[in-house]
Amino acid sequence: MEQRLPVNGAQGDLLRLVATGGAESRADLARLSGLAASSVSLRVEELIAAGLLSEEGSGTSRGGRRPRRLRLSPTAGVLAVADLGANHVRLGVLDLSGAPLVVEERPCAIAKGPEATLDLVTAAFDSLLAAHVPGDVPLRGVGTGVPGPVDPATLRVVTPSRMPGWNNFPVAEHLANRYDLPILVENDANLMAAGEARWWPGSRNLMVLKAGTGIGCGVITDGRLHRGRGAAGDISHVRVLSDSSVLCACGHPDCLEAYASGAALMSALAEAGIVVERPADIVGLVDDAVPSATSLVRGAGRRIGEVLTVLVNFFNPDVIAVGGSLSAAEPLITAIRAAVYERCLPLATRDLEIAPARAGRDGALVGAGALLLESALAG
Amino acid sequence: MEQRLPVNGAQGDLLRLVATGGAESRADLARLSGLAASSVSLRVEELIAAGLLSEEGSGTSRGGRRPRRLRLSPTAGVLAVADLGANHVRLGVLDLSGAPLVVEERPCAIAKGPEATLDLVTAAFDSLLAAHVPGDVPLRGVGTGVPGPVDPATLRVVTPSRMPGWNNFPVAEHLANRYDLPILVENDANLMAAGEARWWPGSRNLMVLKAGTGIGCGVITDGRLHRGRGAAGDISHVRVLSDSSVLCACGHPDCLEAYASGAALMSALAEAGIVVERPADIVGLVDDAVPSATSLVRGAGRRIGEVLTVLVNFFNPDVIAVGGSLSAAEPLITAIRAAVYERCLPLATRDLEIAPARAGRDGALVGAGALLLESALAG
DNA sequence: CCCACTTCCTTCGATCTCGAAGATATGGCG
DNA sequence: CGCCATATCTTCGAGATCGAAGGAAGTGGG
Repeated sequence: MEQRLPVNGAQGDLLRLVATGGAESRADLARLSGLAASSVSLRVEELIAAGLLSEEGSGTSRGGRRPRRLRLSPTAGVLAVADLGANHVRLGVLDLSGAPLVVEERPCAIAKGPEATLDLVTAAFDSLLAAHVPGDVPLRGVGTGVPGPVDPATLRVVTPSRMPGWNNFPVAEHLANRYDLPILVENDANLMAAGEARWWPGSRNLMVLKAGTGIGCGVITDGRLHRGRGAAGDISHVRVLSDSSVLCACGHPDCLEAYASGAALMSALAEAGIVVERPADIVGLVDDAVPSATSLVRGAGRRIGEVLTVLVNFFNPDVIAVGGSLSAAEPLITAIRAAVYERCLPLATRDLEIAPARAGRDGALVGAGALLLESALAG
Repeated sequence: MEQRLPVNGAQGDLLRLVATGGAESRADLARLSGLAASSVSLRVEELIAAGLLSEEGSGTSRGGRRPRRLRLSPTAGVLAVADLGANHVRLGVLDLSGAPLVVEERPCAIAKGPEATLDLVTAAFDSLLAAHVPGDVPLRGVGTGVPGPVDPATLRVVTPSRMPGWNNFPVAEHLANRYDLPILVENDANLMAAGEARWWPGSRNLMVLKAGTGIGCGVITDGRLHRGRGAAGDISHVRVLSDSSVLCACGHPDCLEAYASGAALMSALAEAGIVVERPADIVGLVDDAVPSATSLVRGAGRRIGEVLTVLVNFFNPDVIAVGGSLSAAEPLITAIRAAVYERCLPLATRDLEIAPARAGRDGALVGAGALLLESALAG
């Protein structure tokens, strides 16, 4: 069995509250955990003795004695996380709170297959850890995001569309052979959703849309990642209304992905004589007010928005956060908003916020950290 | 504050486990609750002393000493629940486990407005309780389902389409004036989902479709009812693909409801010269192999199935249970299955079960009982 | 400056919960 | 029928948790 953090249940709750930024003092912990103040003090002493928490000066008074501020100890440990894309991998070392200590991006063709890719990732982890983490700070967990569906029961990649050689590959087991630690393997959009959730603390139900080369979606219900049977959140193969008929790689006509994904926009632009390398380049064209690019992006947003109308009525989220490399294109989110507000029930949209993702480029890495912390704390 | 059951947290967990049928003995309780066997025995003694549990003979041996079977005490209390429909109300008295002690249906036009309707309901409750419940058995909660959206924050009906005079009416407050007890007001499809959930104990994520006069849908995520902001589960105003264009009462064209609801089928049949009184009558026509009825029902199923494809990919449920008065028409569910399996991702459908609802006609009442038990146990 | 008031945190005895050990009851097997 | 394996339930001391009380450290108002 992999090594978890040396904490019992109550200690874990407290550590989680400090790590996720909910609590900064013993008094905060008592309020948020529901435990008695005396019990909190006892557990905190133990956590400090174990080197997981440390006291660091005092906070600001709220009208009485100043609290003694609690922080994760710098030596509590780190997490190594990666987010695999089609052509690049983003790697990071986080502290247990999920805050990135160092992040880098390396070229990495996922099509080279799982073994080569994962070897590159673990080698990169090793060099990052050696260069940026003191020897007395332990590694507490390892995780990676993949651009395809992951079976939550086996942590294998299943029927991915753009990952030749990965189908049914036991990613988690492969990593577990190198690290005797909690291992996380998760779909990239789901990681993004988990990361984004921290930025919307008042919202229990989120949809996080990832608009990049493909179209992904992660779902947070009641504050927790919704996995379903492993495929939850897929919206790219939904049928959209269309005059003409385009066949998608999945074998069905008129999938959303065939009209509104970054890949689809790139080929549409190519037909118009404009060749770009990556979906992110489309944002530049839109910023430069290239009419065909703007029009295409707006059309993609409208189509995505039409699909979202169904889901908004059904799922009734508090927030739709739009991320991914295309999300920086202003017309995309505007068109999504227009479609959703026009077609959805007033009751479903009255408090709905449709906004750019707040977590930034490292959202998926932060999400991996958040989920790994749970694994490391779970009994 | 309304009176709750006189139990503390641990006692409540144990009582819930017995009430929902998960546990029948102290040993079961110890296994399922995670508490120590000794603690379970203590709490059970208290619950028996309080008259909430009773010991009733012994169960079957599993290779050792026979367990002493635990049951809800017959004097533990009852719940009064109702399910308002357009023209009828279904009323019942349940024990705390949600098992119906008596159920009856009365004509009741919801269009007469909230005060008249609720007065009828409370009068019916009073007579049912007087006739079927001994005086020493206390009423522990009151709940009703309504055929429209309910704001979970205020327990008011909001923007209902077929309930004139009900908009923003404080249903819960009105009932609370008569009963100093936990009060439940919930959408009827949501109640059906809560009731159905008990019949699929291994499934954490369910969609429950109610095909009757309208089309409703209740969602269970991770075993709990998903309310969103109050409108969750609405699928009746999703746009469907169509050659012609039909305007829905909501003001948008081509809503699912305008094609596939019982009301829509009835008016389509009327145009074909076949006049029926209630959606349930359509089932009889289908059973008698009236071609136009069968064809219409099959078309409705296909349209519903097409909408469900989007939701299955997104939500990835374990089960879609189909209930409501139309669900007895075999072609409906067959057509739904065909559409979903044809268009959804294999990953999303590989373990998906699409089946008739198991809870039967009293599903909504049982669901109300399940939710009321939670309210009565919650701190 | 003094004093009332708030907040933070710890001390301490009462209470709750746990786990090990034992008492009780049963089925299976020779 | 007697014995053992198994399961159920209770007893009891050890340890965890709690709430009340109080000490510590600040704020703010006369």
